[in-house]
Amino acid sequence: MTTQQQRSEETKTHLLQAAELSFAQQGYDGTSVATICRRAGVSKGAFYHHFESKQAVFLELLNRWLDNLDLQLETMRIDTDDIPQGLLSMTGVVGEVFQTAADQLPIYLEFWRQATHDPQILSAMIQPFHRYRVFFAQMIQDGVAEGTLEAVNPDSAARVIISVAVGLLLQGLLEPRSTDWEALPHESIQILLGGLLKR
Amino acid sequence: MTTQQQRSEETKTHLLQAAELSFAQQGYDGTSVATICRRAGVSKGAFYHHFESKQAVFLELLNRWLDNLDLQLETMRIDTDDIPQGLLSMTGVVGEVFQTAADQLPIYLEFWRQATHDPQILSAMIQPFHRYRVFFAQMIQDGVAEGTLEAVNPDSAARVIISVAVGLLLQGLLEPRSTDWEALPHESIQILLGGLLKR
Amino acid sequence: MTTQQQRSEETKTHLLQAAELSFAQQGYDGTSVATICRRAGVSKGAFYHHFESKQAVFLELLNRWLDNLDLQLETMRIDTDDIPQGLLSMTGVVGEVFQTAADQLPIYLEFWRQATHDPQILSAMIQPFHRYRVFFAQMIQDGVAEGTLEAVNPDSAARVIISVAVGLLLQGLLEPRSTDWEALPHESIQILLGGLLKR
Amino acid sequence: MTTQQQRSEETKTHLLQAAELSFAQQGYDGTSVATICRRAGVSKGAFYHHFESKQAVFLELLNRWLDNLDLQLETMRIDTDDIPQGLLSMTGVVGEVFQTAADQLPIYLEFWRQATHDPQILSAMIQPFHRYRVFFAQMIQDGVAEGTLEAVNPDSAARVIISVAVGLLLQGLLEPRSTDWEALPHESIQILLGGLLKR
DNA sequence: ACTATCGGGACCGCCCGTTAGT
DNA sequence: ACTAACGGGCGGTCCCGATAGT
Repeated sequence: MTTQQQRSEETKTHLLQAAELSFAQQGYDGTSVATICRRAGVSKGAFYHHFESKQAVFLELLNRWLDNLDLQLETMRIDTDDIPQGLLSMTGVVGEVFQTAADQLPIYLEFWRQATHDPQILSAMIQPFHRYRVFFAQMIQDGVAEGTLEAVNPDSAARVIISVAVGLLLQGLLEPRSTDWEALPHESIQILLGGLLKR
Repeated sequence: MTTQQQRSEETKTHLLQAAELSFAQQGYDGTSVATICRRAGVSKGAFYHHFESKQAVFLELLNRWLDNLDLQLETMRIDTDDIPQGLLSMTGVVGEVFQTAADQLPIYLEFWRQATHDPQILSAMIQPFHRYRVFFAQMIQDGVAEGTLEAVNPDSAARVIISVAVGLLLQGLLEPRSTDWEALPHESIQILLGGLLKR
Repeated sequence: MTTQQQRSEETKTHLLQAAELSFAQQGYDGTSVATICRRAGVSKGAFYHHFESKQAVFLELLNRWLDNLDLQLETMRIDTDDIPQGLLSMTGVVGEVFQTAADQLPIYLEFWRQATHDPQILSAMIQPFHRYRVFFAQMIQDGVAEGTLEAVNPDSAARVIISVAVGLLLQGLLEPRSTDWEALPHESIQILLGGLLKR
Repeated sequence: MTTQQQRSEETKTHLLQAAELSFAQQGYDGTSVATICRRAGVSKGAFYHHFESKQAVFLELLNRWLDNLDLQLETMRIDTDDIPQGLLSMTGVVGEVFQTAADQLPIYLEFWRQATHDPQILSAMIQPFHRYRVFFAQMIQDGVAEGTLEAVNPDSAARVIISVAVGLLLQGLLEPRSTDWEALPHESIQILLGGLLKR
């Protein structure tokens, strides 16, 4: 029963988890490979057996996160007969993330930051973001078609939705305890849906 | 007279500019003191004559940026008799920033990132953000009072506005050339004002 | 039958060839065991199954080269009734080597270098060199006896002959394409035979 | 009194001497920067202040050696009215080197070896060697003109002379105590001058 | 016979900050 | 006010070899 292979994957998982935590807590540059290894309880030899470089772990973490995002989007897409309702239901997921993975949140900032310096990471991030924009733009368009949404520019509206998500996340990073970050996404989307202007 | 003092001031300015550019291009950790000095055309001794440490330059840059933020906020506050119009006019400033200081933009990410690790920087950043939230919340409230805005939660709405600003900025960092980043803020606020739901 | 043994032998040969090439191209220290294995298309376990250490492969390559040297010496010894003619005919072999194994030539430098640091390799190299010196000294002595050569010190003359061979090889290593390295040995021995002084 | 500058150059000299000895004794790859620093009694900071890299020290040592060679050649060139006598008198210098700098000799092997791997070192070595060839070829030509030397191909003869020098040096490296390496160069050139063939 | 996994260690390069000196 | 020289130390990468497993 492939005890070998199992242990190998366990080691890799430990390394990835250790890296994720360290990156989140101390940042990419503030985390040394030695620290990751210590945290994972393995040697540097093991590290460089599983990953080509420190950057490679980072990229793998990024890709896993992006894959996960895609997965969540896919599951959401299913039952969205009423577009506005669909948008609102998505916010529940975001809220959960804030609570569940509060420790790992700062790593997203790392992703973004590294993307502005490292072309490889940049291209890895741009593509999924493009997909999200297309995804939301499609939702908007569907909403317009079914008559529940205003005839806004779908692409711009998609950007606004993403902006709200990203912006809330960043604000949450600065003051994790200043508000009810679980409810805020829902409320924000409601505001966005209803608009600020008095009808 | 005091040519001495002038030269000294110039050196400090050169160092600050060099640091700002380097931080923006290569990040805080990716920038070495030696690099900053090389860029400023002075020796390391000069650097440590003007600043206590690498962190000190960073903090000074942060403070200058925050001071500037407050300044901008003050100038905006002036003529806002029509709240919705006031919000829209502000977007012009944001658009300009995108164009004028496109090179320095990534340094905001640095600020944000360091804030999550360094309490000193965190507290330095939180305060102005508070002011911004209060400022926008007040605007919303005024708008509600004057009857031009819906009766939304002012604080949440303020967060949404800031989210849109921050979120657009971050997206602009990833793809500086994918859209007209000067016009997008205006369009986004318009969407936010009008809402997505069909009336 | 013994297909097992055959495969094993093939693996070892592949490793030796890979090592020889790598040592020649990147030097002993510049070559990692991993590189050799990659080149041979096997794993590191296979390497350490066939050889005790990296040094062991090196020693084996050295011994094979030395064995080959002795072999060549033996074949040369055959028909040397006319000593000067014999010396000249030998140069053909040297010229061939330059052409045939041009890629492997730098490994001789490795042998020499390691010999100055490793007593084991030193003693392995000194012995055949002794044999070469004795061989050439004997030739000189025979030539003097048969009246074709001047009455020079046979041992010194042998050293000179070897020096010319080694010296040409080293020069050839630096500039493989600057001269006709196949013809030069012949010409050099002719000069050595005839002398520089005007008779 | 520039105590500062003096100490700086002393430090650099110490580093160069330490490097030369270490390279000679343990080879280029076998010598760590830390070892050099320890030997020179300075820190790594000092090392990398004076040299860009480990390779840079090596290159500087090489260049100094080559410069020195050129210098010696130049001083020899002066009083060579009788070419054969001039050649013979040069051997004295070679003999001295064998004795004086016996410890540093293996570094020449390092030079040569690195030259086959590193293009920068290669080109640094080829040029002076070219000069030596031209120098000796000129001597031969002069000798032919003045009627003291045979009408041999000057370039080939120059290569032979260099070969003898290099070849003897290499043999001396293997067996420092097997012969009188001070007298051998002289004797070798005499053999080369007189030739082996019975007149 | 051969592989995959892993341990422990070393090395180069760099970096931050200090100090002696000008 | 500013320079050059330097100390001490860390960080990523790689490397040799051993071991467990197939």
